[in-house]
Formats: sequence, C-alpha cells, structure tokens
Amino acid sequence: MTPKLEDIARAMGVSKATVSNALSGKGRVSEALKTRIRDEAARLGYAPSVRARALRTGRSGVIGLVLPDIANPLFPALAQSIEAAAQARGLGVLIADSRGTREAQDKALRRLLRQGADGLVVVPRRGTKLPELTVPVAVIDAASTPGNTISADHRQGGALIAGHLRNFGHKNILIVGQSRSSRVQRDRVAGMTGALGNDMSARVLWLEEEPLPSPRDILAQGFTALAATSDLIALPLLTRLQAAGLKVPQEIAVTGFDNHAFSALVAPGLTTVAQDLGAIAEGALASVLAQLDANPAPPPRTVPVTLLPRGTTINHPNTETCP
Amino acid sequence: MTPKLEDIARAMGVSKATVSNALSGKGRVSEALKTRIRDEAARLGYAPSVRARALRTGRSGVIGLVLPDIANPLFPALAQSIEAAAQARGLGVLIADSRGTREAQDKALRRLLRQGADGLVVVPRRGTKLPELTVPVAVIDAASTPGNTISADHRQGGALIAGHLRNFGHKNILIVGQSRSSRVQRDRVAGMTGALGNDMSARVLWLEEEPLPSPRDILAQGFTALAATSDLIALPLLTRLQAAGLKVPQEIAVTGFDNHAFSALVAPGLTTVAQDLGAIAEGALASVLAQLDANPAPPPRTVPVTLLPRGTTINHPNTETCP
DNA sequence: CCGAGAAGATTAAACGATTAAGCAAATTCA
DNA sequence: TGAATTTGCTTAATCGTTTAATCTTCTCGG
Repeated sequence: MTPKLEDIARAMGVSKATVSNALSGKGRVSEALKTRIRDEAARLGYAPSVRARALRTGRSGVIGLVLPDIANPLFPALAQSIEAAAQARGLGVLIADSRGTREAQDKALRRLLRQGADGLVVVPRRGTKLPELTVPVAVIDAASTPGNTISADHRQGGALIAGHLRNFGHKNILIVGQSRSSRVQRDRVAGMTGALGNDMSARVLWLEEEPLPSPRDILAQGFTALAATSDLIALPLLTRLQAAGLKVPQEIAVTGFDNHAFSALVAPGLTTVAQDLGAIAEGALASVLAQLDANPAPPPRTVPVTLLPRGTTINHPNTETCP
Repeated sequence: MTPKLEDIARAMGVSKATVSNALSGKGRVSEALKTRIRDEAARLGYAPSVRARALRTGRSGVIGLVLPDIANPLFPALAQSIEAAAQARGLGVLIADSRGTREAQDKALRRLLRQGADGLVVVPRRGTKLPELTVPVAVIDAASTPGNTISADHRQGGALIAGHLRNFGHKNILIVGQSRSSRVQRDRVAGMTGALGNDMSARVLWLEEEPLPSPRDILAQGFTALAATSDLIALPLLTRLQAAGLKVPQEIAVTGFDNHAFSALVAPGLTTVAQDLGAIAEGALASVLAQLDANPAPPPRTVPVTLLPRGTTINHPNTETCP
C-alpha cells in the first residue's frame, strides 16, 4: 500500500540501508545519491512506518498528557498548547483523564506507558504524589510543589491582583477559594495577602469549608471587592451579585484567575490573571525531551503571568456596549 | 528490563509461539499449560510490547481524535467521553487540534495517521469536507450533515426549548445564533422555529452578520425570551441583561444549548439542553471499531437530548441562595 | 492393527525500520 | 609504489510479536 524503504531501494537499485541513511542523514552516502534518493522518496510519497521505527528505536514519538478532570476549562487550553508544542516537534499527544482517585491517576500513567508514550506531562491531582516511573516526566503544578517542573507564577498573580485592587482604592477584600488543599490556590492567596497595602485588610474564605454569605451580608461586612482564586469561582460570584441587583464594579469589584474562555465574554468583562500556557507547554515538553536525550532535567521554572484589567474592576465607559 | 515473551518461554521450557497462543487464547494449547503460562506471565508482570504488536498486526490500539478549536468548552467534555469510552476498550486516544483552516484539519488528520492511529473520530470544522482516508472514520456533526456518523438530536433540542418557553407563556422570542454556516446551529434554530405555537413568533439573529440590540431595545421590541444556540452565546446575553439591571427571568428569559460547565454555576442557573456525550462517544467509537473489524459501518444515528430547566426561565423560589 | 484425524506443541517467516560490521574502490601520505 | 586511510555502499542482525506451516504423538473408528 504505502511505499516502504525497500520500494525506494529497489526503484533506485540500492540497499535499504543506504536509503535509510540518505533520508536520516546519518551514515555515509554521497551527496549526489542522497538527493536522488530524497527526491524519489518525495515522489513516491514515502512516510516511514512509525510502528517499525518505534519497535527498533524504542521511541514512538508520542508523549502522554495526564490531566485531572477536564471539566476545569483551563486544562483543555493547556492541552491545546501542549498539542501545538508537540506538533511543532513532530510529536503526538496521547491523552488520559486522571478523574477520580489517586489510583485512577496511577493507572492512567501506566496505561499511557503501555501504549508507548516516550515521556509524560502531568498535571497532578491535588495532593497526590506521582509514582516512580521509567520515563521522563514533567510536572505542571505550583511552584511550591516539590518535584514541580514548571508552573505559572501564581504568587505573582496574586500580587498583581492585590496591587490592582489597591490602585482602585479597595481597602477590605474578601478572598474566595475553593479548596485549601490546592497548592495553586494557596499560592494565589498567599500572593494576594502578601501584597496588600498597610491600610488594607483581607479575609480568606474557602468554599469547601464555609458557604459564601449573601450579597447583602458581604456589603454589610464592608467588603468592596471579591477576589476569587479562579474565574470558575468568580463567575458565580459575579452573576449572584448581579442577580441580587448589585452594580459591578460600582458597588463591588470582582476578580478571578486564569482568563477562561468566558471571562472576556461576560458583562462586565471579568478582571483576571492570564497564565502563559504556551510558555508552560513549551517548558514542560522541553524538559521531557531533554531527559529523553539523557540530558539532565532543566531546573524548575516559574513563568510570569499577566494581569488583564476588565470591567469587573474598571468602570469602563462603554461597558454597556461590549459584546 | 520488562519481561518479554521469550523470557516466559525460557522460564517454562516452551516456545515463544506457545506462550503467545496461551496468552491470546488463539492457537491450540492444553488447558493445563495455558493456565501455568498465564500464571507465570502474571508473576513476572509481563505486558506485551505494543510497539512490536503494532508492527506485526498493523494495529496500534490507538484512535485519533480531531477537534476544532478547543476554546469551545463542549469539545473537552466530548474528548473526556471519548477517552473514557476508549479506555474501557483498552484503547488510547491521540488528540489533534484542527484549529484554523480546512488545510490545518487535513494536515491534522494525516498527522494522526502517520502517528499510527487505527481509526479517527472527527468533529469537523464548520463547512469543511473530509478527505478520503484509508482508515475508518466516525464523524460527529449534525444529523443534517452528509456523511455524519452520529450526533445529538439538535432539532429535538430546539423543539424542547420552544415547548418549554411556550409552557411559560412566551409569545415573542429572539433566537440568537453565531454563524449561519454551522449546521448544528441551523438545526437547533430549525427545531425551535418548527415547534413554536400558533400564537408565537420568533426572529432569528446571527451575531456574525448583525450586532445584538441593546437590552432596552430588545424589551421595546416585545421579546420576552432570548434563545441562544449555545451556552457560550447565552452567557454574555445573560450577564449583559443583568448588568443593565434587568431581572432574569422575570423581565426576560434566557436559554442556551450544551450545558457547559459554567451553566449550572451562574445565577440564575442557565436553562439549557444537554447532549448525551457518553452515548455519542460510544457510538462514534463503536462505528470506528466495527469498520476496523471489516464490518459495515452502522447507519447514522441521532441521540436524544435532555432539557435542563433552570433559573433563567423558571422563577425558582431559592434562586438567591443557589451556589 | 492400520490409517486418518485431532491435539499439542515447535519452527520460522514475517512486519519495516535502524545500525553495527564488513567489504571494495578510491584517495591520501610518505 | 605500497601501506594506510577514507569513502560509499551492502550485508545481516535486531527490535518483540503474531501466525502460517510443520512436525510429533495420541486417539479412535473400522
């Protein structure tokens, strides 16, 4: 069906080995023959069999990507970045969902290995530890996680939010997180609290432990801003405030994290902090590839984030006419 | 490192072929030996080399999944379902993003084939046609698309929405879609307009062609409900209305499609139509696998959808205290 | 008691690439 | 000129399975 090395070899009266060498540029082949072979290969539309190559070399050209529950819209965006980075290097991406328990995560890891992944990029479930594996692994978590390979600078993100709110004169902030067990969220909260002005105060509320007060109570307690650790938390906050008839940002400001797809679309637009997913994907992949080439893994890295000021904190003149 | 057939064979004093047969249950091996071999394999932790098997059999146990821009939160959810269905069958999922042009989509398809996918599941870009391929393909699009394999019953979904709005006494509906070139959206709109009561009327507005009127103008034109062809469209509508101080659903109702992750979280909850992504994933995979076994592809199928009535159409008593 | 057929195993040839080793012929160097 | 080296290509082994073909040894019917 599709041409193989031998077809080219026969067509040109040379050996398979020479064809292989000519195409890979590895052995010793005269320049003239090399180009003739390459032309012929192109003419026949030759594409090497990944399967045969994988068997012989032990490299499949595929890396595995393990994500926690894909429900969080950030992960698809990350998957997209990883896929793009992999594609640019001619690699494929096998996905696995580590939904559920730590055991599910371990199984997902091993399944990807069985399926021939050369290396893994893992976004670990909260509070889990990865088993020792026989292939290179890159971990995308929080900078404070031991064994982390690369991550956004969540603390800096928190600091940016706090600074932004300070600039707009907010003095009393309600920080809303989901789960205390998430290092990412803890880092974000720490970034915020650490960058408050001397005249500012904040209270941290974990939704997992304690329900949110009613909008009225929030105002009554003197908070002028709600700072969520994720857009997915900020969105319900924003809509609840609006449904209760409060004016955002005039009466109360709202901020999130991650710049999810919907965050620019809501009205008013949600002020948030964007991670550089492209850089993170590149870094993770680079780490895996370095280890594959028996180079030492690069040191852990932290990627700067960007503040995206939008309508929920800034009273933009034409908020009303935004899409 | 990891044990291979030969290791087991040597350990038991039999040939590789016998071990292979015993494990696969294919050739003729005595029951006694068969179980002994299986025990030994389990003891050694034997896992067959996918690479070698792929080379020999031509099957890699991996299927390719091609999605349009993953920005739409529905696709990750679908990916999750496909991955789950594949995992249950011991298959892996290679992903590719067909972001951009039709050419990008074609390249993505071929790249997955090069990387050894046995078959493909494709959610095609709007208005594109797939090239002829040498492997089984399942297409997830709209029932009205030629060559479609399986899809949600988008017309039925539209009918459900229309009926729901009729039940709540709405007479004049503004249907809001993004792009007329999307078959899915056209089917949804057709479902809605086709199921209007005799005393009802609707206008269809495509955002790609025409901007949305201001909330005030919408009310002035007598509309009591906004029916979007997607939650991603409905969310901005909802928040714009709320930001303008309108009461949803008292002054105006809003509906969407797809039950995105955020749709249950906003306040009030967004009334929407959920696809049975699990069934769609199963159907798509089943079609690919049938074709792989040289069975004829099953006939195109349409999967029923479910209406999820929520706060944007129903004035739920405790809307205020929902998360 | 013999031939046919089945049962239970083995042998060896694939699958399609990579790559170490080998072998002429051409080139270099003294 | 002759030995040493380099160049250019071929041969053949290898990766770990699967599977068709074969080969013994039994079993059983007539």
